[in-house]
Amino acid sequence: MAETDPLRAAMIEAAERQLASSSDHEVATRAVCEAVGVSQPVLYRLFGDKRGLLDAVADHGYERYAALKAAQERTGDPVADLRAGWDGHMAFAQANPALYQLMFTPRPWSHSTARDRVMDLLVAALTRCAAAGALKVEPRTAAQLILSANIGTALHHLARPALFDDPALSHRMRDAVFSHVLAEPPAQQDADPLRAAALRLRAQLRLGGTEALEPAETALLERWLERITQP
Amino acid sequence: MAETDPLRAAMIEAAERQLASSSDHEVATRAVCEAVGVSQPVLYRLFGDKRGLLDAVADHGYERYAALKAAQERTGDPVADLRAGWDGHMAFAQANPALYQLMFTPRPWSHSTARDRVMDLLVAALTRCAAAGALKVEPRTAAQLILSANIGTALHHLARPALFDDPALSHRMRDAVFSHVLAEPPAQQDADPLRAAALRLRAQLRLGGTEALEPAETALLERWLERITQP
DNA sequence: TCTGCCATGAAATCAATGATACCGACAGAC
DNA sequence: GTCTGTCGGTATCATTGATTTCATGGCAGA
Repeated sequence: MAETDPLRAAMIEAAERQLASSSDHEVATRAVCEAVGVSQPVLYRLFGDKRGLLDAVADHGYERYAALKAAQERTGDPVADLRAGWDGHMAFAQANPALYQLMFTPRPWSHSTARDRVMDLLVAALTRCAAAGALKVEPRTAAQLILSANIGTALHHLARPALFDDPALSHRMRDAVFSHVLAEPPAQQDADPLRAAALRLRAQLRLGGTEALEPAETALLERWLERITQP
Repeated sequence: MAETDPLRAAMIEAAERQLASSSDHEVATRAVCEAVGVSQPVLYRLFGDKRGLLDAVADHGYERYAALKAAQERTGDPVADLRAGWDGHMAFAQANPALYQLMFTPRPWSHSTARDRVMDLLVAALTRCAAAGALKVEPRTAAQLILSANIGTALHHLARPALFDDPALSHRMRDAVFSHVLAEPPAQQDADPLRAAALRLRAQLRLGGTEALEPAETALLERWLERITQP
């Protein structure tokens, strides 16, 4: 995962700098090469083509994003972490608008994994919530909802900063989605306590597994729990 | 509003066709000119530059969008219309992915009004809901929430169609945002009936105005209502 | 130590494309 | 009838993504 090629890293950073400073969110391969003092064929040998360079920039952006997440999470309350994660996402978008669009706006032919890895991070955070019994839908479903809403809100903020009475709108959206995804705060009697318990156990299993059962037994248990927690 | 210049209209349609069929969501000014049998300077006289052409394509996309909305709305239940509007938005995105991104993805230097006009359409639909007493926040606030979520969900669908267990995810998001924005379905006792009544009157005023008051009186009433409905 | 190979990178160049300068033609006004 | 201005075309420039071709230097093996 570490960047082993210093030249490659330098070109990625130069490209990101030019992306951030260019007025039209564009970057010229020539300018990137000149910035690091090499000629164009080097770029094409390292990245294949311009899309490859942009993919690398997006993936590098993910590293920054993940570092920011790692620095702020795990307060002990997974739901509080989740809320902080939403705000951190918004802050990242505002701090790196061009990079953010590169990472989260659909680009044809893009092979960047930034978006999926952000989703994985979110699924992990949600699985911790589920293990605490705080989730009322599948972590993957919740992740898609939250990420879509987060990206939509951030892009709206970038497109129309004037309309955006920050951060009230962001928090409204956050609360709307979270309340649809999180269980009621207190130990409110669940309509189906069996299903609730099954969901909880399933999340705990995914989180750490168990050594009390054989792998085959665990797999079968997984399938039973899946049937119990079916809508 | 009507397109009076047939040449201009032809170029916009050619550009939209090429945008939809191109694999990278790009369009070449030369190709557009050749498609309609004129030379490049014509394009630059009509649209200024390539961005002007793309803005015109986006605005033309809005016309199609508005026509779709006009064809489906007004069933008598403004809330049902709102739900149908969400689904119509998703369908438009799926049917015209490239055009959709052009319209709703932030583009530096864009002067297209498509996004704002879609927002206006949504505010109008929400004002009808407010007039029926079905809204618990300001129409403009609700519009920003709904549009952001709708765009975020649609872009997620375009970026990761495989993950998207359509239309369940879209409807989850819709319900989450709507339940945060709409009043409870039955005539549940409002916590602050005065404020509720004021909100309702305010929406009715905006919808149709009144001839019982002078314009200056109406303006003052507006400001009073604003103070009453303040958080 | 010499020799040949190959990885690396630079110069020059190609091709596509956004944008413009300049010219000609036709229509309507006076 | 001539003048003017709008409209469109030809030719051209400039930028930029991408490639071809050639030089260089280090390393393996004899």
